[in-house]
Amino acid sequence: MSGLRAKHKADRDRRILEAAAELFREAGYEGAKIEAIAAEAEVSVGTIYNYYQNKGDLLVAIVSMEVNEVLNAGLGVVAEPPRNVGDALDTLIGIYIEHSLNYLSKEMWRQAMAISTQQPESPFGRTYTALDRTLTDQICALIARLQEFGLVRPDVDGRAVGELVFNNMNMMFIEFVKRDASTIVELRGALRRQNRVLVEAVSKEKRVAEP
Amino acid sequence: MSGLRAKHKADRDRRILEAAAELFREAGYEGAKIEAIAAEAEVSVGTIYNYYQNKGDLLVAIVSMEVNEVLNAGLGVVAEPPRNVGDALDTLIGIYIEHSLNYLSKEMWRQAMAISTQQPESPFGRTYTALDRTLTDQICALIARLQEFGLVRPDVDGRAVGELVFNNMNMMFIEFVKRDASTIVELRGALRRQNRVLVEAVSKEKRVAEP
DNA sequence: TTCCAAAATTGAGTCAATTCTGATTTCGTG
DNA sequence: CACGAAATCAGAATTGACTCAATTTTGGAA
Repeated sequence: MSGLRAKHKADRDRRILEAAAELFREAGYEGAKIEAIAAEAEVSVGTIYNYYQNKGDLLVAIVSMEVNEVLNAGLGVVAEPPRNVGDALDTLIGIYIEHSLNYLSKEMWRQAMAISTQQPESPFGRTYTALDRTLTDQICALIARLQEFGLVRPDVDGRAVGELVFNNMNMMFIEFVKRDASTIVELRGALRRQNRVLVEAVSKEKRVAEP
Repeated sequence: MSGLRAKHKADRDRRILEAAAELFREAGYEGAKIEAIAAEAEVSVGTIYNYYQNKGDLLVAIVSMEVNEVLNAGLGVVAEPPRNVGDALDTLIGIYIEHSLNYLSKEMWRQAMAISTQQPESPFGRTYTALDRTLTDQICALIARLQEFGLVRPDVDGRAVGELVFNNMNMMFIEFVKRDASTIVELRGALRRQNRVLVEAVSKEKRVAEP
């Protein structure tokens, strides 16, 4: 057995993560020095690098927790969506966006996104890309669900719609975190406006007749 | 007047930029050391920092040149687009994408994008965001033009469509540069498929009747 | 209990970007 | 031509992420 060893490992891991989260929040990503995180976690610098490949990995671990929470909340909407395409999309997107700043500041998001593009092959990068993928899948699942309910025309390419919605949302979210001044309310308004075009295109009742 | 002084300044600037472009291409962004760029440009390290705030700024300047070229090429398409919504979009997007790797490697794109998210307030970041904005505007202009020709229904929100198209394209482009294995052909194919949904929604002849 | 190989931790050292310094050069102007 | 402001120079100092050889700890076998 290696019960004790595993427990110590988990303890240290948790301490490191907590220290990192705290310092990232207080001092920002750049401002949080590895030495400071190590000191806070009562661990040496080397140990941190034993657990995480680099500073970015630490951040990703935190982002992951946040996104997984959001994904989980989204499950409910997919299972029982509002019976209207526009509202359904708005509700799901609302969950994503409203929760986005719970644990992460805009600056942390910026860093996380930047690192994931910069190092797509690092553990961080892979994790982040996988999360994006899962979010896309969830939106696609919602579209499919709406098709089941007969709210979305059966002949539309649901996958394409889901990807469009996610990619647009993600890009708008990036712009949102890039500007400190922009607000969640503005972001959601802009997304609603953009999505309206799509909603009208795929909603069943809006069409006069099938080709 | 300060003719000579300005000329020398421009000369130095050009030398720095050329040196940076060459070394970025040869050694990659990380591999290109500032000292090496300074040596190649026959300038001191301090002078580089006199012209550019940081290494990233150098890269952005290069990206700018590339994007401006692409924007210029796009003007022609907007002025005289194919008389079919799908083809028009495909042609404009084709210009953007086919030229994208002329001077910049995927790695350089990754760095540039990462830096622009990381430091949205730096000169680099601002420039990059402005370029994105201009690209969006160009796509919107194309949509508007197609509306003039009666190819796009006059009641659709052209701005929203343009933004959707650009944001989706940009996000797909990010994924494209993140994966070394993915090809331009694949990217264009995926974009065509995604855009088809939109094209059908906004094209005039597809609608049976107005509400 | 004692001892060992493997696993984990340590922290001083390396590397490269960025900043800083004080001296020197360069134009434009009076 | 001489002067001064602005740029440039060379390179030393700083900073902070990351590495790695040496040391310590651990779990279990004898």
